[in-house]
Amino acid sequence: MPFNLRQTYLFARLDDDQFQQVTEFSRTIKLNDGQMLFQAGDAADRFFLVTTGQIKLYRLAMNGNEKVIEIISPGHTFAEALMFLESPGFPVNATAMGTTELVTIDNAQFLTMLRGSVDTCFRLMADMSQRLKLLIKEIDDLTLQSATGRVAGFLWGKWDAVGANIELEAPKGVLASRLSVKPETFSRILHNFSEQNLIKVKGGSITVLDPEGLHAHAESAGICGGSLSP
Amino acid sequence: MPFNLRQTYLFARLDDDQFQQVTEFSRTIKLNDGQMLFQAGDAADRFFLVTTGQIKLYRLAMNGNEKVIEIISPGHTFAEALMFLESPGFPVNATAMGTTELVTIDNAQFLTMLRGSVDTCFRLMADMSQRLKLLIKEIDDLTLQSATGRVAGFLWGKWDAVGANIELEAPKGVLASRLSVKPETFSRILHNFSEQNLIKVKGGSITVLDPEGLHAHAESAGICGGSLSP
DNA sequence: CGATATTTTTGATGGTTGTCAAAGCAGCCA
DNA sequence: TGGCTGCTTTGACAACCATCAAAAATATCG
Repeated sequence: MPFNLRQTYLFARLDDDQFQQVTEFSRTIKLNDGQMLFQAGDAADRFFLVTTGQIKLYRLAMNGNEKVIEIISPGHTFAEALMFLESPGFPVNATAMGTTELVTIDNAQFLTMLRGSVDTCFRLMADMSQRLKLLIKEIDDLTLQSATGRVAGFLWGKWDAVGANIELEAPKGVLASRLSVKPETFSRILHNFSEQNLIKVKGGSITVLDPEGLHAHAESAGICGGSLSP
Repeated sequence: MPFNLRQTYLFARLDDDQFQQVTEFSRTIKLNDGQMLFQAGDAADRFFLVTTGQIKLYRLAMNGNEKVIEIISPGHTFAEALMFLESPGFPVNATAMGTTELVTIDNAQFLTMLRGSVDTCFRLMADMSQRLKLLIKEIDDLTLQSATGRVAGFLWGKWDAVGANIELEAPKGVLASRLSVKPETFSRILHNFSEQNLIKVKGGSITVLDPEGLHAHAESAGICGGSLSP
């Protein structure tokens, strides 16, 4: 196994016997760049853990417009929340970005095992809770924030997490969609920030020169009445 | 107790002893119209069940702009997902719409009890999963759909649920915010639909005349690649 | 290394929606 | 009933961002 399942939050609290079961009913899949894993609406009878590469989760409008919901990196699971629904269909499309390897786990089998580990249930619920909070934050950004504000907030968040030198994790077009901005607009906003000497852009590398300035642009980077982060 | 706790999904699967505990550590609260229950950021050490009235969950931008995330009606719980987080602060503000009564339940006590009921854990996870899906749908609407499309989709959904005669559950301004549209724009869109003989508006009552026409306006009311609803 | 494809940038333009302002209509309580 | 307050509507206008189109830069592949 190319990745240590055991250290993933979902499996960390299982006892050895339970973990043994998981490894028995898990399989690995390998996808090429751009290859589709599943489509929105497909029957969701299993969930996934990315071991290498990235998975792009996105939705499509009728006109072909694409909105990237999330980019899943190695070590993270996705679609596991669906196993508790009656007749689960994936709510998003999923394709590989770059050569990607995943572990897939059967819902039914995992659920049976899960009944034996309340600890893991609690872990799962904590994770889902976190996601709910993040989605609410995202809705907040979409409605209470301008496109410029979202990009500024994104860059500021990156700066906060990894420092002044940011390597974009995905092509700009994909990031733009993630931020719900058209590629052209994304480009222009980056250009503006450059002119204001807030950042320096060189291909997929961005250097943050003035974090405070960025933060000022992300108008409501915090919420009124208290902080969002725990 | 003015409302049957027992039939709520969270408590339905508890055994009598467990349910007895819940009733022991639950309290009731009464709020007047417009009264605030909690602010975003407040320590979240309990969750709630609405018995009468309504609770408006919303977020505020610095400029005072308000985005309604959800309107909670009697019989529904909220903020219960937060109890699994480390240091939970409410991610939204909550105020009463109309005279409102709630049952409040202590997180810590409920969690202790919850460890004894895997069934209820599963119920909870199913519910959270459902909410995740709805939030994704909402993000979808916000990004892939125009304001007109959102209003059309909202009306069509109502028609689908309650028939041609719709009584708006809240003041138009609040609904507008729920749909992420300014009150003025909401008014104009309703006006347009009236002129096209899709609906008839009389105060807070709307009659749907042409559901198909509405559906056509809600451009991507379904998602590409499959249906969202279970 | 050169040729093609893809991604990104830049420019010009227009539409949808937000903003500001004022008028019209409720509901509410003395 | 009358006058108050708050909600809804209507109008004029501006801004932001999407769209279309094409050039520039970057990546891909033989």
